[in-house]
Amino acid sequence: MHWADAFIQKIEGPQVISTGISPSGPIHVGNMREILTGDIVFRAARSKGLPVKFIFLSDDIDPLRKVYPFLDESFREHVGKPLYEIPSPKGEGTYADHFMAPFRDSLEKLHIQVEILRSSQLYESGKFYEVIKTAIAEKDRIARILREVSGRELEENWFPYSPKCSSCGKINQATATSFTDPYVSYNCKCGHSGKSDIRKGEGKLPWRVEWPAKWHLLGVTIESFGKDHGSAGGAYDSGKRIVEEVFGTPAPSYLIYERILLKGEGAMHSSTGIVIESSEALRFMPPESLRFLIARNSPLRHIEFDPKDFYLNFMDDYEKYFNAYFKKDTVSDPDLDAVVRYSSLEKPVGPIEPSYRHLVTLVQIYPDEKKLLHGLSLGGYAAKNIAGEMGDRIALVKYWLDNYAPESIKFSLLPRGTEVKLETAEQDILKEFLSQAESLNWTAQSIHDSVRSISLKDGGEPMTAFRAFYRVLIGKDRGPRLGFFLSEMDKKWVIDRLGECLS
RNA sequence: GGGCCCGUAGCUCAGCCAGGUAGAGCAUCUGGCUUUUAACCAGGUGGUCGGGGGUUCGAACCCCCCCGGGCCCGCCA
Repeated sequence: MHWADAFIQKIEGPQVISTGISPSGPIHVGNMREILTGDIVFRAARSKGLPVKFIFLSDDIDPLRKVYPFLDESFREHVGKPLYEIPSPKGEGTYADHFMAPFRDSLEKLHIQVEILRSSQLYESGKFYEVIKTAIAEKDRIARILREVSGRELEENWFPYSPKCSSCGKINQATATSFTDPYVSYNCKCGHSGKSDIRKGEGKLPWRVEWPAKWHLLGVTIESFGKDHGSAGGAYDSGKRIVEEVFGTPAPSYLIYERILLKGEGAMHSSTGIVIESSEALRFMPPESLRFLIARNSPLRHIEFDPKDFYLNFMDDYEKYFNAYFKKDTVSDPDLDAVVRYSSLEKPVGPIEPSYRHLVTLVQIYPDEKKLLHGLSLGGYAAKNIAGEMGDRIALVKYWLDNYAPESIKFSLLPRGTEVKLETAEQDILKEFLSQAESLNWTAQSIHDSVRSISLKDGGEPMTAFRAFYRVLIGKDRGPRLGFFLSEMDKKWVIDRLGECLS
């Protein structure tokens, strides 16, 4: 059984599934596992017939923790301020919006229908008022839980609410001194003393308290989160006790997921720069294939993502599943159906033709868009399919070729008129081919047969013959399978090109 | 110190949550086909399921102990 179905099998009743990310940097493919895991469980719950809501909380009131490698020094002064009150690293808007915008875009492309909430809004609108009050009233109880669960002592003057200093704007510098509803008095390290209104977003709960407060407030019943929160003594353990013992609501069920590693480099993490942003990934991956990456692998397994050398194998795999769903291929995975459904944007669409791998060759034969469409029609792909969706797929392939493809699979056709030095044997072979070419049936098989039979004359090596074609056409000694390669090109163009190289 | 995950064919993994006598892809071998961006078709070889103990008529699967690998335990997916 598929992992999402197995999980939801044990769940009954109405559900609120929640995930969240702090928009402190580029949101990358690793982050996408959080929300895609949630989305897939959401779909599983829906198909089981459970009433279900799916929400995403952008933790935009979280303070900026440090000047990340992708920021310049001018951000030093903003460290400690809430992300939604810091200017964007580029252009207009806020820091939080800057990193949320491409993420929202990705959500749309991936067809993730989630209600996006912002923590700043929950605080500013006063929604958190009651829970903050409860947390302050139950300060000692919460402190005891945190001590017991994490096994660490809290700071002397620990307080379950971090006021934002109205003078310096930082949310992690002030020390709370007292509470007189609805104001928390504080002294800030910047020298300012003041009062923070807990109804107005002038401060926040610390993470370990905020999480259970969120569960309580939003009625969260299911949450997916990374393994770091799931460790014994981690945020889930303390959150569970706080939500149950202090707020009086049951803790959500959960799915813990493993990290996504970038092949050969390590875990994706904004602060290390080992990262492929989700919006970047979607410039060369069909959205279904990114969903597939998450849907197919159990959350408990780490995923090694390789956008370069083995990427085409991954794409083969993804297409194989979709094609198998439409009975054009076979896959032995008993979860085939579920994997394809959860990878699809809505209903599964397929089979997928031509393959991504095939397009990689076609796009390089025909860098010009119009000629490419013509080339596709030569291959028997109906024109009406070419316009919209095919155009998108072509754009993905091109972007991949330009930015990620290994050199060994790249080539470009030499323009007409390019001079190429050929050995006599090679010239003879091309001449021989040209003499047959006019009458040759222009299909992959017959072209291949023809070249092969020519090459074998007089005890020649096939290598010599094939190499001659590649040298003349792409200036390399190797290239795509020749019969297939030539058949995708205009016959006259090929004949003219070969001819001019002999004169 | 504590926790989680992984350990099944040479490699990558499925099967474990509802115990019933081990699967897939790749690699390899055989035959066919065949220069080539990890070609294709048919068939075969290949595993003390990390080790040990327990429960059971029966364990890869459930329980306990151990070994090896990865990750996590202020904040952070």
